Amino acid sequence: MPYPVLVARWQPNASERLVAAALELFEDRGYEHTTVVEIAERAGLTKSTFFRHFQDKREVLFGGDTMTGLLVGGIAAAPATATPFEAVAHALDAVGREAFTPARREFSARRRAVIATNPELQEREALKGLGLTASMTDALRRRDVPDLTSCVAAELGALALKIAYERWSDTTNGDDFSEVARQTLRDVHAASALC
Amino acid sequence: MPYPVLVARWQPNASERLVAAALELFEDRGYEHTTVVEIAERAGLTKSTFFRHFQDKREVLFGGDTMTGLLVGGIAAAPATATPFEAVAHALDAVGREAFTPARREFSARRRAVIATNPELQEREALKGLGLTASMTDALRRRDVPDLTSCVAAELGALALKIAYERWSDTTNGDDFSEVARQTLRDVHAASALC
DNA sequence: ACGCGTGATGGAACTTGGTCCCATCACTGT
DNA sequence: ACAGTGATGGGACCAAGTTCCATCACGCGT
Repeated sequence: MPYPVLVARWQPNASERLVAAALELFEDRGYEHTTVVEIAERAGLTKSTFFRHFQDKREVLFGGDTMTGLLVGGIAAAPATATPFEAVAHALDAVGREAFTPARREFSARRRAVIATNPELQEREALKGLGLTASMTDALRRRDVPDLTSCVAAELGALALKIAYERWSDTTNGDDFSEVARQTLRDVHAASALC
Repeated sequence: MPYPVLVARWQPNASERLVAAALELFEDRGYEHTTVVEIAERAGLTKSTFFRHFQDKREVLFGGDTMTGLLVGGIAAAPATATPFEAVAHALDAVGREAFTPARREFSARRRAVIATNPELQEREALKGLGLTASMTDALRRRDVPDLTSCVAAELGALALKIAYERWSDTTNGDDFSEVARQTLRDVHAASALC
């Protein structure tokens, strides 16, 4: 044998294995009837290791936390002449390019279905949403947008992001997230004029 | 003694005593360094009884759940000619009349300060906010407001409610919640035109 | 007066999420 | 060879939350 089977000390991608195991178990038995020990076992790990990778049981579905950076960066990078909404659109584009890639669509849909079945997970999602809104608000303020305007634009941006995420993850046609998000943001903008 | 001291089997207002005890302990030691057993003991009760009155430790600060009904009722009761925003204003008025009365201002301020120190409590508050937004959205839809418009109006209404709650609970002048809310809603509306 | 159902409470046992701390052991560089 | 490093295993422990049963004042009917 030219290449002796050198078994690595540990299987790689522990976090990803934990996420996959958790998602499968949540789909099968439901979130609340799945213990952390079971998730860890299915991933070939232990409870200790689970909590070394994730702060708590919920977080296993909210780990890839690159969103904040992308949104803040996208808003900051928008041209100086852009309106608040245009800056937000710029940010959503970045998210579509870097985070919600086509390869992640199916995972996103499954994740969303699981979250929809459990209040604890919805609670965590709501908190993440608050964080994103706050970050976008700050990013807009740094463009010298007035406080309340920043707040409202961020809120509507977060709403558009949420709706776009639903539309995108539920659809099977190959629409890019960026396209969906741009259209959603336009829809939201139009709707806000009718209030 | 004309009135023999007939000690009632149980002290009355168990829930309210638990809320008061919890708020005091959270202020003193912080939410996470307070156990449910301690809250119950301070209220002269036990852990069992605590969980009979509240679903979980967080809920002790989110109990008086009359808001949803008030908002939905207020929106439904608005004149048929009212715009979505005017219907929401009508709802916020009802909240000021029935829930956020002057007598509750100080409690609200203390409660808000405690929530601000703890992510778990913020998570719960975020979830409650989602619920309120969803209820308002539905109430607007029932007025035949288009889906997305309902959604946006509810979102901005919830934002105004949140900001108004902060303004109102932080101020010492005797401003009525309804007044603060009306002004806040106008501010939000104006800001949304600048996005 | 007596007995009985009711309802809010007490209390104990148990599961699970989450923390802490220490042991293990392949890999790496000196 | 040898010591340090880093991801892991594992056990003790605490607090949240559930379940189930016991208690006991009150009111009501007989």
